[in-house]
Amino acid sequence: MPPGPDPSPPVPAQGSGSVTMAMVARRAGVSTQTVSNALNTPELLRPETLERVRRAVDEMGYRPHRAARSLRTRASRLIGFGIEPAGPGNLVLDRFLHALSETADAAGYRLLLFAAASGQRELASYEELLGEHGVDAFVLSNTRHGDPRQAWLEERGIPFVAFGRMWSGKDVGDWVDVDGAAGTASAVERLVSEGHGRIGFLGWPAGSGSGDDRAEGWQRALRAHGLEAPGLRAESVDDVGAAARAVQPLLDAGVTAVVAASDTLALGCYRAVANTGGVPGREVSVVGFDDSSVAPLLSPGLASVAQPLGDVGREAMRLLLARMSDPAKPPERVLLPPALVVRASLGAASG
Amino acid sequence: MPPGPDPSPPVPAQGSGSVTMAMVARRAGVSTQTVSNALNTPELLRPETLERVRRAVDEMGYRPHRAARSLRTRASRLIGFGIEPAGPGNLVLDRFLHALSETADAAGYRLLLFAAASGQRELASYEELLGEHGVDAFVLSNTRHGDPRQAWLEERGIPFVAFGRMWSGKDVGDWVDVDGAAGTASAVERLVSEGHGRIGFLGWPAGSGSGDDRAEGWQRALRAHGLEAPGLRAESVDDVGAAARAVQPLLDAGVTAVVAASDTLALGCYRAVANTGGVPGREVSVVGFDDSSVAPLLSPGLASVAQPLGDVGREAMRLLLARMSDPAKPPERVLLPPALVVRASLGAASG
DNA sequence: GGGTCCTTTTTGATCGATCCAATGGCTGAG
DNA sequence: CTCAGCCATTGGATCGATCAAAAAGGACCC
Repeated sequence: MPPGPDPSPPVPAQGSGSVTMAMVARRAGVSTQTVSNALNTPELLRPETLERVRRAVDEMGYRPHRAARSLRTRASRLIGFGIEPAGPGNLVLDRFLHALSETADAAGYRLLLFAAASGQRELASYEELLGEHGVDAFVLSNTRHGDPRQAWLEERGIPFVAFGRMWSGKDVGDWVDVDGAAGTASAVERLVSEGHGRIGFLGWPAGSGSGDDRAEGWQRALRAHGLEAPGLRAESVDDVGAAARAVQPLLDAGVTAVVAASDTLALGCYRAVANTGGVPGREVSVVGFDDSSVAPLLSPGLASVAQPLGDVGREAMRLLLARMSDPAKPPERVLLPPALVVRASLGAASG
Repeated sequence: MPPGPDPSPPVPAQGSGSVTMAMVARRAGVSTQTVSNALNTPELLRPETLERVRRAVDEMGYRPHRAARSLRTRASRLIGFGIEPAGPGNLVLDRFLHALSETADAAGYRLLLFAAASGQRELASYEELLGEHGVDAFVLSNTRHGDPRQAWLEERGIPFVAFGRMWSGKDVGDWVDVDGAAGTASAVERLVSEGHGRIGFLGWPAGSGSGDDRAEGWQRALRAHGLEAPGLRAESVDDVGAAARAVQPLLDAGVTAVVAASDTLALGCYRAVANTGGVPGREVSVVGFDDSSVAPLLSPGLASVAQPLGDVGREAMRLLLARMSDPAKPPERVLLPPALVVRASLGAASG
């Protein structure tokens, strides 16, 4: 009998059970392997056959069974992300996760979320997932000082990408991070262009990677403009009251603007300015960091340096996919510039 | 030869490749089926055999291959969650997702995150995932008026649970929601116990399910105390400036406290009170809703009704797991009471 | 016409677990 | 001592796809 399509009546696209490759093959009058080729290596098929198979696939609403494919190819096409209990320092993950998922989806991958254990058993969840072949790769976030995960994964040759550079130790693997220094520097640039000459910085106590990074950007920008920096810097833990007290000396020293390492610290500046009878954005300009939900609500609206979380997610996934397709390629690191969101707290120098 | 353990030397727990059931079986001197039984139906084994198999499993660091198991059992043990682009109304999902993952993990399930398409193709991503047997069930959040997803899933007999009740249409399936009315009611209770007698409400324009719910709780609590409600209610869109204008009539009418449907609206109250020369929490008490990150930062700290997102996640997963183990059971709905977080804006009545 | 070479398609085995039915060992009744 | 009856354990097939290699189909040249 000459090969030809099976004349069985069309099946509704979402048939009751599941459509298998064998059913599609029978309908298109070819073998299952040919159906497989039509999907994975279409260039091997004669155009005419390809068309016939594709039509059968569409008509029957066929979708390859993920588990069957995984079993044979030894790849789950799933990327693990360990979500940690929401802590004080943790960023809001929504936008990041959405960008990750979206980019992964486009490449046929999906995100697998798991509750990451912490402390001693931190690596156990990663090991478990790998052992059962549950994921092909990992995305790390919330990287810490002395984080063991990067080295552990690298040793085992598991592809991964981190959101956050390594601030200490040997730099391992691919990562994406936000260029905090560029953020504070751009805030300074803007303030200078508004006529400010005495620009203070309110940061966290030295020792935190990202905090020191943000301080450094401020200092660098000042220097670039030949402005003096000593004595214009203050430190505080991330608390409004403490920040208000800490920034007072800067105000006394006559700064016309303050760049803060966080919106919480910036809010402390607001309070200190108000205490001395001033109005933020009028007597003293203030710029925060992170563009948290507080910023637009304040009066005056708080200008703030916004982390491009969507871009970070997209970029991270791009690096990860590249790593998976070429495990031997040299590590790639991406620093994304944050954007200054201008609001009323960023006024022209009054003096 | 009598059955007995294979005397091959112990393998390091994380052997190079993957350990299969056959390898464990050989080492324990049993068949693969017996290893399977040891893991899935241990009560079928003689205690002595069970012990032997378990030891072999531990020593070799064996973990069942997820794809292989899925293929045979026709269950992925994965639960889908469609993450949407972060919009204005969307809650912060971190805590919810962590609670979901954690509870799922404990039952051997994991969360699969996918970028949910919106609009016309909204259901396409759900259908795709089901077609490839990628998930066994779904968790829905961000449920909307006329959301088609519940009915669509119900029709197909796919287990799901929603975060958010159905405000219109036929109520379908299991859900968990936060009892907004109970939240505003508890705020009123607290205010009454502090001596307040004229308690206003600043809400959103009528028509939003949760907004009307919150208004209703305020009204109910007032009535329970024999307090008058008419004229003490105002409406505004979720914007600080608009809220400040909208609440002014209430202040003029002499309210000593305002319960707001959101922290943004509450912030509008702060501003209106300050404009009239007063101090929030002193002249007029204010209570917000959602306990967003703004609340603790304000001065005075904003008392707010906090949604128990962790509990919602845990409860939702509990319902979903129950539904999966008994698809025929009657739908279960859970309303969780939010907690009032007391801060300085909630002062005693001054008058 | 027949052989060579290249492309397209088919056949058969395989991934690692679980399902189902059948086997072997053991106990206790007859 | 035999045999039914029960228990623990085994063997073989199977889920749905892909891999590897063999077979079929054509074009082309001598």
